Amino acid sequence: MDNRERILETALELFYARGYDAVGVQEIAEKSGVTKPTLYYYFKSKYGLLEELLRSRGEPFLEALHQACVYRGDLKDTLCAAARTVADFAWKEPKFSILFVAQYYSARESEVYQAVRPLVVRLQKEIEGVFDAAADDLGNMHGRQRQFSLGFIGLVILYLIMKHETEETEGIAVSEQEIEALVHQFMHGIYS
Amino acid sequence: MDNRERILETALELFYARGYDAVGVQEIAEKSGVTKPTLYYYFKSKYGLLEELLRSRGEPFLEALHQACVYRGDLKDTLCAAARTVADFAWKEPKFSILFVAQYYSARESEVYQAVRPLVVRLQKEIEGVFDAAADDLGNMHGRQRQFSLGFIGLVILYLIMKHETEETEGIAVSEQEIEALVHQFMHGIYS
DNA sequence: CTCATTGTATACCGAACGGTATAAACTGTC
DNA sequence: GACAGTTTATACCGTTCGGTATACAATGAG
Repeated sequence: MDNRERILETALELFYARGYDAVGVQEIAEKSGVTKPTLYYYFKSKYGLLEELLRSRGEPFLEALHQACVYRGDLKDTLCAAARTVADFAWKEPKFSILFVAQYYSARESEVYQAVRPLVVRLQKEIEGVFDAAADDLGNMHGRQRQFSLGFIGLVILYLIMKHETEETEGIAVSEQEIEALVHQFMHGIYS
Repeated sequence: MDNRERILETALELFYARGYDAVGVQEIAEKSGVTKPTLYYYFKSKYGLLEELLRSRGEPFLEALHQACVYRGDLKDTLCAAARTVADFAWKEPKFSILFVAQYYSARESEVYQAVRPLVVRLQKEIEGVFDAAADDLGNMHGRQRQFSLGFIGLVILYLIMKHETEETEGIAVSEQEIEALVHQFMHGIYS
């Protein structure tokens, strides 16, 4: 692993554990086994490092989610596929996932929230797209697609956090049945 | 309003908007119309200010929640009462509520999380107590009270955030029907 | 009037912050 | 072996951070 990647990995570790603001550039560099100028050679600023971290880790996820969110004629199936993608990613990248959630819920005017903004927007667009495409199934949603997608995202996130809190293991494993139960619960709430 | 209260109010405002770490003591003092030594006269440190903010605002809420969580023979009723209490508080203290959520999901080793820890623990204890008391209704929960309570708390929080995102208004108003629908959805998921 | 307590302001501290100027090693190419 | 581009280290910058020593008003009690 080269220095650039090592810096990103260290930053993820530290941001995950203590948060962006509480971690100094100095410490990231030291724990990566490099000096500050090396860090600034690869990333133009501390904020740039965060952006690149979110971008590089988030891109594969959003790519996979985009595939999963192609509407295949059934809302439940599509939502299951989306949830499946999220769960898989959370299993592979637990620390990044938790970091993402923390920043998702952070203060709106903070740097950290500004940094996740692009990911959040794309994530919401994907899910909203599913509800738009499912208009025939669901009937008139009275423009509540946004509300539904926010709720769905929140529910999936909540489930992952719960898992992360409860499980002894490091990763977050979610079975197919759990995914289906989650989506079923969500849809039942919507239909009623 | 005296200086002490004004400092707390200003801190809440700023922490809510930009987060604890990103806000300096200097700014809190200036925006409160006092100088730094005055702030340190009332609170022994920046962290102490945060603790006092959480304590003073959180205490009334936990007190009300404790009343609501007295088991009255029916799980649904009790959960509705608890959700009602949360919703009422979120209506009265929207900024504090959002700040609480942000810190609830923040990095586990961060100062902010350490500071909300006491509130989180008491909140969870209250809800867990409901599920414990409802063992007769629910049957054997196989020690999943903790998981249920985490899920319930998360769901209520999620609902509030969703409201806060969606509504144009500042406060978060939740009708009785919405509360009941939320609890019903949660319990349906549990029973199935 | 005196005196202790509460409350506020001026001015300052050392440390840590994010960030950089400069230059020396490396690396592969010709 | 000279050269260009990449990568790293030393040493430093100005600023802001959380926090404080000191002194001066205000206040009410005796």
